[in-house]
Amino acid sequence: MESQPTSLHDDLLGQLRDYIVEGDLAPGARIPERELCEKFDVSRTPLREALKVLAAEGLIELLANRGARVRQFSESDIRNLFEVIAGLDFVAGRLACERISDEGIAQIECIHLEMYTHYMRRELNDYFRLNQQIHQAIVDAAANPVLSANYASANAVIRRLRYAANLNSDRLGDAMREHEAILDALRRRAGEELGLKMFDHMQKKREAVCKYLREQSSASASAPNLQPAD
Amino acid sequence: MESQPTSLHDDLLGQLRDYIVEGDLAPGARIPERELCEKFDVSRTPLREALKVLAAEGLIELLANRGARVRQFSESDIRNLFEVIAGLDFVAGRLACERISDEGIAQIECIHLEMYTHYMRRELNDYFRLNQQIHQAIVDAAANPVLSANYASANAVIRRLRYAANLNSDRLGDAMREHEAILDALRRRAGEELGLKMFDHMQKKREAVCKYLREQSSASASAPNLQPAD
DNA sequence: GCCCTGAAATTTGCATTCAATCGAGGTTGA
DNA sequence: TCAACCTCGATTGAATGCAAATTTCAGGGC
Repeated sequence: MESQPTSLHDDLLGQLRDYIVEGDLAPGARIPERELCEKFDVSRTPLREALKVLAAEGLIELLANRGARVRQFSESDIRNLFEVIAGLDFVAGRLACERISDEGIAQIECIHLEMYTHYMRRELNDYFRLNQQIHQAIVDAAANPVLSANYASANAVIRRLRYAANLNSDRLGDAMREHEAILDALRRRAGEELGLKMFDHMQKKREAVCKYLREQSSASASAPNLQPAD
Repeated sequence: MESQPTSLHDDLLGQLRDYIVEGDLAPGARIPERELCEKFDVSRTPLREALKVLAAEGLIELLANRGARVRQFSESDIRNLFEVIAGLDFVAGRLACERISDEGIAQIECIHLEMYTHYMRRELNDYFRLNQQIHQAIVDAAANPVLSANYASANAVIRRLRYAANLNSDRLGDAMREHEAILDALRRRAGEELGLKMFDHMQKKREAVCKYLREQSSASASAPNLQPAD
């Protein structure tokens, strides 16, 4: 929803966001300002401005007088996020049906076919990359920058989790079938139907992810990404 | 979605947000830092941190080296925002049906009745205040802090517009009927139906608001809130 | 051996200071 | 007269400095 002048602040903000989303840091880890300052070669003032923004986005948390930590997500945090994303997917689906061009549909079908190939070959990295592309393409087809921004922001938090490659293959098969139904509705430009299908798709994904995270957290005492339930 | 320690930064942020949302400033007006500093009695450092956050929320815009301006909204900005809000309403409705208590439903019915009284008496301020309360109550009933936060953020931008009291009474009558249907679905805990009703309700509100803003902007050469279309 | 107390050292929060950019007004030349 | 240019004040962007809070760690008591 923004303007052109790519200020130094925006650059730093983007770099920092990537750095956090990239996921090398342990959740809950302290992030000393000093360290980031030399890492990104800026003084504390612009860095702190960027940290405040990231905290508002929910990627980190700022404890008063105790600095920035990578945010820890409880299972309910993740459920909440997926619910919001599902709502955005619902609008995206409805609006995309009204606004997408025939070429746009064709492109998404291409991505879907490619994704299917990777699914058959069990090439999970590519599978998830293209999965992300399809959802992004539908959201973008809604031609609503505010929607895209909200979607991206919620997704950034989710992406940090790196659960994707560990979903079981039952879920992947179901997901492929759901995607085909989604594409079918998109082809027919059945907005309400598509919105509902995308919503349900995301709700199911939510369940699968939460189930996976729960299993993992009970398996390993110190779960890599999930905080003990609150 | 946040923690307890109410730091000075959060206070300032809240005050500033209220100050912008309150709407005394003309859209597009410059906001010199110095002025805000003495108004809120802080130095520029924490003020600038808060401004960055507000800019990320979309309430103001920061032009490089030219400071903060109250954001101007084009008609499409407003349409976009309402679409996102509609999506959030859709989730809220569905989840509220699953999670709201019987007492919660009773409370909302009370608000609705009170609102109906104000509608009959054409007491618009109270009408809109209670309207806001009902939507907020349903969103809160979804018991999803992330959802509530996103909803509040999008709403803050809309609330700045102060269009509400100017909608014509046809629309208000329709809105009351829609609200009754919404309450009916909530009573029956018909989640999918409620979600769709709330979504459509918000879409219709969007059309009414955009129509009003368009008329106003063609009536007065310098529209108070709307930027000439892009 | 463990826990509590307290002081030093780090780290954060904010104020102040310095540098760079923008904008206004005036000057000069066509 | 008008337009382009230039200079100077004002405002923003970023760096540094200082005080307060916190964390760490050493010593003493149990």
